[in-house]
Amino acid sequence: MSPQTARAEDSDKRQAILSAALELFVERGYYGTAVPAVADRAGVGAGTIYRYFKSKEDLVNALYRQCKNLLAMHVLVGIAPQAPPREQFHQLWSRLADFFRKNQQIFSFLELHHHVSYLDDESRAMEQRVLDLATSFVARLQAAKVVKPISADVIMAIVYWSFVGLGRYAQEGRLILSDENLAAAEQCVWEAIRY
Amino acid sequence: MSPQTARAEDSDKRQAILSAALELFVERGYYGTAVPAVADRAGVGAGTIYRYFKSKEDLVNALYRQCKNLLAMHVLVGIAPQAPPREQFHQLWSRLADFFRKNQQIFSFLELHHHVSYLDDESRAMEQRVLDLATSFVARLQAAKVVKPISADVIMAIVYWSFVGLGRYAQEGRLILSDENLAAAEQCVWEAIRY
DNA sequence: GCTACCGGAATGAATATTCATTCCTATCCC
DNA sequence: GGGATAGGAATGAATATTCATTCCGGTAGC
Repeated sequence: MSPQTARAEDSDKRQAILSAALELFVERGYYGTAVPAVADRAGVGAGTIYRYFKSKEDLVNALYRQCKNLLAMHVLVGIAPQAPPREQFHQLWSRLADFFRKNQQIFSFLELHHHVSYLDDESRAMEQRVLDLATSFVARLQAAKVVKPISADVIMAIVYWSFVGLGRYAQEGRLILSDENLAAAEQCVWEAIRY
Repeated sequence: MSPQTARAEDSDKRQAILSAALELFVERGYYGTAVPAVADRAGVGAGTIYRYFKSKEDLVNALYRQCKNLLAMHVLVGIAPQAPPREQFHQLWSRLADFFRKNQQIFSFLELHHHVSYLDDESRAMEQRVLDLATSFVARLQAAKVVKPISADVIMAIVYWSFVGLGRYAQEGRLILSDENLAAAEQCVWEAIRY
């Protein structure tokens, strides 16, 4: 058995609770999900949740931060900065697609729900950091004159939310996120932003 | 007083309830909003709501359909089909922006919340009709070889959800939906989809 | 005064959270 | 090693709150 088995952050139960909460929040939203239902799906007693999280709100914030961090790490960290710009964009797009395929629930929890009314300061701060990271990525490409010299936030909205829209339509069954569709969309979005 | 004052569809109280529900659903979502809170904000008794709507679910569906219809009418109906394609696209984009400016709450109710768990068949059918209308608009431009010959749903996701992203960032205060930003985004998105 | 509508307290179901109890495991004494 | 024991972890029934919906007494228009 590993030492310090009791570190709260990676306890099995804690993670089981987070996973169960993710599933249910995706299906019915935060307010639509009862805490005992989370406990049931996680296979723990209702009281156990409160050993790991101060409250339902604390739980949703912990989940939000874990998911946001996972997405940011997966998509933004480690894109080769010396690669040709088009290739950097391709990497970005592929990572988004890859993350979506592997973590549909996380993606839809993060982007298809409105979280403003229960996110705490720490969660908002983390969101800010992630957006700042993305902004600096865009700014670098703009400085190299390969992306249009308009507001970086406009660029980000177009790139990221185009993808969110694709993901949403895919989840609704309106389209298939095939390689073909993904490649076509990638080329469209690239043409949207290139200088 | 107008004849047939009792027609349910356009009673003042009914509309007050719908408006109050819109505000609260935008702030806290459907499950996060208590029916008596809607009554308070509408300035009516809690019981009165049930004179106009069978249930909370009936209320949210009526609201959804009214909003979706308003958006579709405002954005899609009456774009001059004989105008040059770039001009048609400009009209579409301007109408989106105009609708957003005048009806931020409606826009954010429709697009920033996850409605799947409580929408009824009629609401889903209306959504389908609106999407079909949009698809046929895209298909017409594709047939004229002015828009890329890829899946119409991919085109729609890029155009519409880019705008949704802009709206969201604007609401979060990350950017201002100035004429300048709107025009820049419009040009980007046009370049994304043009053949 | 009669009718139609309205308000908002009342109701019962559902919910988040607590807490008394049980269970498990690691330690210690023999 | 084995049995006793302590202490943290887990439980789920109980509690206090909140909610959707109902219902009945009031009231405005005729």
